[in-house]
Amino acid sequence: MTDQLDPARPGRKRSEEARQAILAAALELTAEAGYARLTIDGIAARSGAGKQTIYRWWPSKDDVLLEAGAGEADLHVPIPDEGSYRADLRAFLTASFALGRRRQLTDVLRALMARAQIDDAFGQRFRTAFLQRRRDALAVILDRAQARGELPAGVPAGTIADIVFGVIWYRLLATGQALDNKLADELTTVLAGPPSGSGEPALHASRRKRT
Amino acid sequence: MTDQLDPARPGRKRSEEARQAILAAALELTAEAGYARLTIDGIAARSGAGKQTIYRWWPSKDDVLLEAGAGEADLHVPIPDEGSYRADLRAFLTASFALGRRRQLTDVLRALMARAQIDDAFGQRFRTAFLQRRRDALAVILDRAQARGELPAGVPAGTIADIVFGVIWYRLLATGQALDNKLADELTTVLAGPPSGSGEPALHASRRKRT
Amino acid sequence: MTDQLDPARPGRKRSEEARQAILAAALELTAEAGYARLTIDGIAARSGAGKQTIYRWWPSKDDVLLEAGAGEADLHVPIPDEGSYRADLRAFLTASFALGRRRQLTDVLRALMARAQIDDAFGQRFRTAFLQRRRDALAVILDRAQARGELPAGVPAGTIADIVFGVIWYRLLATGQALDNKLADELTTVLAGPPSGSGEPALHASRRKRT
Amino acid sequence: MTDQLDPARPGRKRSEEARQAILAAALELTAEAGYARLTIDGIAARSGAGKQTIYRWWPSKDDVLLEAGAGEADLHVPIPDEGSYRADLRAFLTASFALGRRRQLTDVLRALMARAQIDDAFGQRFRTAFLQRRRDALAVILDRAQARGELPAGVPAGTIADIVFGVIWYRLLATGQALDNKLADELTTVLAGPPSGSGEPALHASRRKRT
DNA sequence: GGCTAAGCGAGACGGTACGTCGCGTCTTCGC
DNA sequence: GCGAAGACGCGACGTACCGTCTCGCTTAGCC
Repeated sequence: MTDQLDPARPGRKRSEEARQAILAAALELTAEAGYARLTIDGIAARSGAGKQTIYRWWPSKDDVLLEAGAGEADLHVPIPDEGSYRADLRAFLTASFALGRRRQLTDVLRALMARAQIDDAFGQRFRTAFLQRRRDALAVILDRAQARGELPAGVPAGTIADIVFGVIWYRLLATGQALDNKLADELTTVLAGPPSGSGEPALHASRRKRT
Repeated sequence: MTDQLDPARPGRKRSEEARQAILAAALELTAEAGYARLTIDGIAARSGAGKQTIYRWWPSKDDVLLEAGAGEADLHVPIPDEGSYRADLRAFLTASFALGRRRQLTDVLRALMARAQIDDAFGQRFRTAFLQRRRDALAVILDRAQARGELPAGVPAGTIADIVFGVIWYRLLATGQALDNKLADELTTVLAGPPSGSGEPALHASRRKRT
Repeated sequence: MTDQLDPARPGRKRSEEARQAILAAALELTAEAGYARLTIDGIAARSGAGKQTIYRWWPSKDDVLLEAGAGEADLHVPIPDEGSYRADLRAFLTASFALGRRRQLTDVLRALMARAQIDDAFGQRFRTAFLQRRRDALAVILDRAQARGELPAGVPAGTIADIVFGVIWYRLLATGQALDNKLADELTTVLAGPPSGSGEPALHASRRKRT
Repeated sequence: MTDQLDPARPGRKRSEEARQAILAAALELTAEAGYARLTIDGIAARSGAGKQTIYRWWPSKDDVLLEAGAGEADLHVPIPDEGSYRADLRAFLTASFALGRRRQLTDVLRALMARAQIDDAFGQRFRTAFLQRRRDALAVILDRAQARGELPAGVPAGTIADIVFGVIWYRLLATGQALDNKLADELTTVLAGPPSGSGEPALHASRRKRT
């Protein structure tokens, strides 16, 4: 996220303490007052750092927030192997939705996604450092499913990812509706067919029923 | 969008000319330099209006842009009645995607969606004035399908809308991938089953094929 | 000192209230904490003005201080006509020295003279707006004396001015010694000969005494 | 100028090389860009020294400049003994004016005099290390003249020094007029009477002429 | 010859002030 | 009384230097 520096060069080393304080201050201030009132001055004051120290290591306050938020989000979505595409997908959705229910985190993510629209350079970094990682995680599941031949015909893996992340982000950004288990069930049904125990072997049973 | 005024009031009437010039200036400046460089001062200068005139009629520059952009977007997505849910959905997607391919328009929409995350009050207006209208349009199609019993089981109409708009917005905001006919086909397949002529009556053909 | 503007143009007029408050704040802060701690931010805060308002009308804080200080200094040195060069000069010195004993004023003048050395553009303005005016005042006296034929031979008026202002500024800047009546007497003696009532008709009596 | 250190203590010795490089860099940068753009960082970079090395040996950049400039100025004004006050004074003025015509040197001196107004502690050091030394030099001449009874009546030696240095500094700081031989003549005439070869034994010839 | 003390270049650190930009408000004048 | 022009108070920006503080490294006397 931040630059790698030649470790054998002279001069005082970067202060890990300051780094932590800055990241923490950014998260705290966003939680307390909202992204709209987050300022570099504020982060500096809260963290006890000088503004220059922030500018030295991050190109914008958004990147501070990205680094602060990324650590939190990264950890909590392991890639499960439950034995079937359906189960894997369900587990991925459950874990992702759990993150999506943490208000402080989603407030940060919404702000970052917003800034990614307005600041192109940051947008690039946000996509690489966050969005793509989440897609990569899902891709592992989808690749495995593909290898097993479990993926539905006519819908490439990329589009499945678009649907999964599309729904998550749309609810975060546009409707604010909760990411609950019901939605997870529905998405699983749409993307991997109805639960095996149901009398319905395929999605569009209702139509066929009528015939 | 803007206030209704008692038409029998004394004094000079609101200048329609100024309104048009302001909306046009907002769109032009966004197209030329991007939302990040859009300012009230800039709109005033470009349009020949005074800043006060803008503040008198719009609560923020975002609302100017919303009014400017909404007019454009509203018109082009009629609600078709093609006889079947599948065909209606396909038509809706095609029309929506066509809008989503107009770069100048999507740049404005991306900026508005971004601002909606950062400015809560504007977010409310944006959802009401834009996002909800698009959902309402789709809802007409979905209600009709529901009445005809064409909707897949296990997936409420609201979730279908989340998928449709989720994918559209996710591509606009996150990946920048084009909204093409292939995607329309795939989404239609996912949400309304495979094309009737395909010999594949249901989605999860591939799995059953293997059996 | 500050720009003349076309009085018939549209828009809000410059706030005389703000101008006064800014000038007063600059003087107060210099008196309280010294020029070294005078800042634009401080002037703005003390005066209740915005920084931009200061930058709009003065090119630097030094020019604020110059305008603030000039008003004070201008008034108090009238150009006397006492009937003789000697008496005129003595009166000029007395009045100038009186100013030079006002500590708050000389602190400002010393700071301005200092800044004139460091900032060339300001130096030009300081010379024109202040230093030259003082020379002009003395020039009136010297011209009158010249016309009367009272000026000593071999020393042009310009050099007399250099001596008068040189001594004043040197004491202010270099030694801090008081500008007292004794000095006024001595300078008058050097530049206009000994007092007429003295038994010494000319300056270099002592030398002739010894012969 | 710089601290005396116990010569018998352990540890690396002060680098004379660094000292020279720092003084040279300070002079060069002042000559090239002016005092206003002289910074500690700049001196360190130009000289290849670290900032700490500068702060270790000098309390401020002004003191660096003072030490750099003083060496140059000290040497060139020997105290002559020409046999008469008049001749001594003339020689002192000539030598001083010669220094005052070296632009690079006077730029430094003007900056130092300026800083002496703004930074009181440095002012003290500047007066002691530079201004007082020049007065002391002149004092030798004046004491000698006093002992010989050559000084004009009614004007103490201190005031003569004020006039001499006052005129020099005033021209440097305020008018920028050259310090030429004509001025030396005029000052000599004012302070020591007209040249002995002239028919005018005393200053105020013009007035007596008219009688 | 190893130890200890100080100086060295380098560069990150907490600060302060800078000068600018844009905001949203206000005042003035002309239509 | 609307609308342009534009000054106003305000707050944040990103930058420049300040003076201090580690770093890892020389360099020199002393045991």
